Amino acid sequence: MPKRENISMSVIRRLPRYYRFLLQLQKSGVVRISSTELSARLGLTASQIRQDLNCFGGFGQQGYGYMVEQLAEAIGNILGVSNRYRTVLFGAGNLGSAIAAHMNFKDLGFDLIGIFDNAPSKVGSIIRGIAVQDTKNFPAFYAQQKPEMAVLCTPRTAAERIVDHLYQLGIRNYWNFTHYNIAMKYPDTLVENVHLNDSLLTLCYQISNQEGNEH
Amino acid sequence: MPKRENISMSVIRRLPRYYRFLLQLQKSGVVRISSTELSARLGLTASQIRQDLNCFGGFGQQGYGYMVEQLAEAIGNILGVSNRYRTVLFGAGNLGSAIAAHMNFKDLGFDLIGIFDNAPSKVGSIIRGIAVQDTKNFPAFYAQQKPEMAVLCTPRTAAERIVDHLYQLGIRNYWNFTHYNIAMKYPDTLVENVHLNDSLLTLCYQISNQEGNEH
DNA sequence: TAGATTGTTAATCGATTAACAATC
DNA sequence: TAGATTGTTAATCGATTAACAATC
Repeated sequence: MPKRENISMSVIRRLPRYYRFLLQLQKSGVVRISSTELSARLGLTASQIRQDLNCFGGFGQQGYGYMVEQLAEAIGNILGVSNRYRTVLFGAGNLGSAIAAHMNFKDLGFDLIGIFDNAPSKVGSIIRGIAVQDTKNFPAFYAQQKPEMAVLCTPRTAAERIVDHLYQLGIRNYWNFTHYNIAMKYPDTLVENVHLNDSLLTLCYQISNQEGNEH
Repeated sequence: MPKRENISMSVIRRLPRYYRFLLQLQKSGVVRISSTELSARLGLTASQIRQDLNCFGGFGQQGYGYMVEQLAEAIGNILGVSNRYRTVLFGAGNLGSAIAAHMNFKDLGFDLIGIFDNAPSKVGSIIRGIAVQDTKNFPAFYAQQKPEMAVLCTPRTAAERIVDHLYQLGIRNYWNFTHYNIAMKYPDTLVENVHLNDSLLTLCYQISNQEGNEH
């Protein structure tokens, strides 16, 4: 791998979009694309796209552009999609079940290998071929499977307890749907938060404050 | 309302967090808080918090700090939580059902008043007290209820058709879980995207590229 | 009054955009 | 070679942080 170091989050958050779009182009048979065309289709500037890509190396060819397939593969590698991070999910309620059933973990670098909940009513139900286990079983499961990432879809208070436990076992990577601030308590963790409430509130703000709606 | 104009998205995206945290403080009986204390608890700088709040007005008192209850209420008003934007949701699959059942729309400025899907197997099922209707019924529903926001939880291709339809009817506000780029096609819409795949890929990148993991 | 903490201006830092030389 | 488009440096823009005067 070439350069790579101190890549800003702004850049990293654009990579999945590039990746997604390039795969789409590839599927529709496009072989080559220029930064200008990419920028037009994505609503960004060509400059930004070239700048972003060049954080990781020169994938293009002067006077020609980028090979779609090759660039898609390169970005996939940068993102690490062919990793198989063993993943467990906590909280088999509405949201947790949906995430387990809906997400294509495999294509995104993760293997979902276990689902845990402490409600007896949930334990035993099958989601995407995985039986929900009692959270009590997790220590034994951990010892055997050594998962390295945890998805948190529990209520907030449960999340605090669970993270204490997972952290102590050695899990440092979290996809966090709760409002519990993991990184604040454990600074050496790696947390990606999904705050659905905050997202919806942002929309609420925008609707309330858009032009012609200042009541 | 005082100032307010050209508030940057960076600021707006922090407001829900302030709001959430202040409600929590309020519940635990805290009456007053300084920007310094807030900053420590949230992991931000005091300067940033004061700067953010002063986009909307002076809510504090020199030498004293901010009244928790009053500030929470002010931010709630800025966000518009007491709005009752009539909302419909499209796509009663795993994700859509979970969003419908899990989100507290009421507390966040929205009223979920209808759920639509075009799979006969879904139509008629009840989610959070709302019967899923056939998408075919939407025009009649729209004429009666005039919803003003739509949540999109369908596959991407369905989303394109649905948005064309909703846009033509006059709906301009979207909470979009699909990868269809609404704002690109309809620039006068207001769209809040939730891209779960992108979020997970970002985590994948971070795990793959964290210190001591450069394989 | 003295101490504390805001509101606000100025300085810094980082991210985006523009420009252009290198080169395919 | 001429035309096109990248890679990269420099200029601009915006967001964050620091500093401090105003004031409760």
